[in-house]
Amino acid sequence: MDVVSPELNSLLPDEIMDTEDIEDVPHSQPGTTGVHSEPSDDAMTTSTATDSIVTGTSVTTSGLQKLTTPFTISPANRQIILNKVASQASEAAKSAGNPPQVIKQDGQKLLVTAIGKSGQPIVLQLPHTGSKPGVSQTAGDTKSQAPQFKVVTIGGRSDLKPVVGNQVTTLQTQQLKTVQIAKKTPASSAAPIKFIITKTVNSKGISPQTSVPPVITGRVLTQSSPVMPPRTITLSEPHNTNLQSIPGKKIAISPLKTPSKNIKPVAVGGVGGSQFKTIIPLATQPNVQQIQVPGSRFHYVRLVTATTASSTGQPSGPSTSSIQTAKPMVVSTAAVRMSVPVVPAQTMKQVAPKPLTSGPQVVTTTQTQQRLIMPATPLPQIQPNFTNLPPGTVLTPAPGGGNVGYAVVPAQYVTQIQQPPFVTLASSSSFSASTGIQTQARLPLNGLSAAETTSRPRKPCNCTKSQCLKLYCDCFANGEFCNNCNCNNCFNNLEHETERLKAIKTCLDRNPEAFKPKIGKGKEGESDRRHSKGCNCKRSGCLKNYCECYEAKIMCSSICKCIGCKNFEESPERKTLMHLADAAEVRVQQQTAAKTKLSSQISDLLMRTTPVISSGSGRLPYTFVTKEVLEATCECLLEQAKKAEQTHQPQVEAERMILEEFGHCLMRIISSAGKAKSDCASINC
DNA sequence: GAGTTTGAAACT
DNA sequence: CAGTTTCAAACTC
Repeated sequence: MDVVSPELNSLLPDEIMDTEDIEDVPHSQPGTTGVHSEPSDDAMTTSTATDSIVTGTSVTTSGLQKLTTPFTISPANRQIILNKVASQASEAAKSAGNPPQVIKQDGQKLLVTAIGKSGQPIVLQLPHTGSKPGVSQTAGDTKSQAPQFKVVTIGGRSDLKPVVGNQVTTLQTQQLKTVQIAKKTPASSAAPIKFIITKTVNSKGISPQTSVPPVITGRVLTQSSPVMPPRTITLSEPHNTNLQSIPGKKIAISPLKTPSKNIKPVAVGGVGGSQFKTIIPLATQPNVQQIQVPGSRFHYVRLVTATTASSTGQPSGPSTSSIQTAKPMVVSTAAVRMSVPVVPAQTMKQVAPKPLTSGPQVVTTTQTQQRLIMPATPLPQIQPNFTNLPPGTVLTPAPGGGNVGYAVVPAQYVTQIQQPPFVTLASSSSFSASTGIQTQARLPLNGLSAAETTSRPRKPCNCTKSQCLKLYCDCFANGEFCNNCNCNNCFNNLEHETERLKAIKTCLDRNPEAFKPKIGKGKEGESDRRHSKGCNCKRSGCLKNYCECYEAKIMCSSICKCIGCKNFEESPERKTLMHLADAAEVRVQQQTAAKTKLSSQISDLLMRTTPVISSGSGRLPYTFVTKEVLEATCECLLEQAKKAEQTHQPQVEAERMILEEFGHCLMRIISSAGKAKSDCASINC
């Protein structure tokens, strides 16, 4: 696996931060495929990505370096691509039939992309090692050695739009301490501006709306261009840029559907909340950096400079310790953030040994998902389209070593294969705290909340014929390896990585959105979540789990093509279902509460009557049946009566239910009394 | 647990 | 793009 050279590592910005107070940046030149450095009048450099693909054929940074090789940066997977060799990308592109993701190796660049709902790639062009830091270079100097890219894709969602006019900023790494990527911060001239990235590109401002977020601790980057005064570069993301208005072209099937729901704009794939992107250097661990990405469901590990050869091949112990010592330096005021220590590349190898014979090299934290894209061994003709890889996909070196190709590993599997001794990323604990925004970013296919999905393991699939390589398989559809499933002839694993890659490509060819979440999320919360495609139910009335909308606990919308839909706000059937469900839930809760109370009363009574018991000859005192116990018992009986009444049970049945409950209550009393007696005897009381 | 129903995905 | 087939989950008995 190639690693970033120590020189490059030293040149990388110490910190990259993103604050939530960032002004939205208008999309620049939509439709443009090239990524160019935009001259800016105000010397502000802004990268804006509004689509899922960042492509370009030329990147001109401060004039020193220019990329002439076409490249595509995929937002879909929130990936980190390090040191990707052009030839690799070319092959990948060829096989994938997509624009090549070429990142030239002959130079160094750090490309930070915000792949959230409004991911915006930020290209930090690092001066070549041979070049003088701080010295601006003329634009168009394509002869300069192309920079090496570090692509850090951060963000929760993959609804990026084509990025035009990416700003490439030459960084003086010695000066660069923090890169703050602002987001939707209202421009305020009064706000103290600490620039993290200085712009070397001359000329026109890309976005007049570009603003500088206040708040940053860190060194101010000086502009590398001698001509231009130092400016702050605010890398901002438009907030909710992916709001997608649903055209009212629904094929109206159900007369029950209210018009109102057909006119609601639907935010698809958008992730609310702020997104911070922080790459924090560790003072004592220059090679270990964290990428904190609140708002993203994934954790990112930034691979940095490989250490010296002497350290290579050392036992994993030292490497592990280095990771453990990684400490996030939270500078931002963000309430929630995700921290990922960046592990030295060499350490990565040791940290993530192959879980299987053909396993990739991965590093994961304990609680959340991480993604890595690393150079891998060749996978001839099956290079994935990075633009739309399944969520959570991790590209890792394929078995066999080498620098060509990738192994696509579901992020979840990374967790599966993580090895505890090595999964000791110090900042892991901070990940768990990053819940708020993550929740939004984690809206899964089934529409459950992030908490639900994170805490609830995916149901095992039962595929028999699809080899778990088609979207029929929920595991595959969610970009996960099958794990503890009941499937037969499963190919959704590392052993069949080639087939899996091919299947992924096939799915993406058929539908580029195949692996994107189907349930979008609006600003207003769950109520605005919508199915991206809409259902097509005909017989279920959209009130059974056959219906994807109903299953996701959302209303059908105008984009649904369902017939006889009853899954809308005013639907009496739906309300009835909801009421029944609520009533059932309430009953369960009441019964549970009553039983708990009874047990509590008995326990309390036991505590108070122990002396009486101990004084007796073994006969339990009648005082067990106290007022409290009687009340609790009556509550249980009344609850049964209510239950019988609600279910319209005949009187005989109701009586039976009540008597049964009474029997249960008596049994509890007797049992508790017996227990008290035995306990008392055991302690010779 | 077996069989049926259902609708998304895949195919033509 | 529409119709059909395949598939696995949801559901029923």
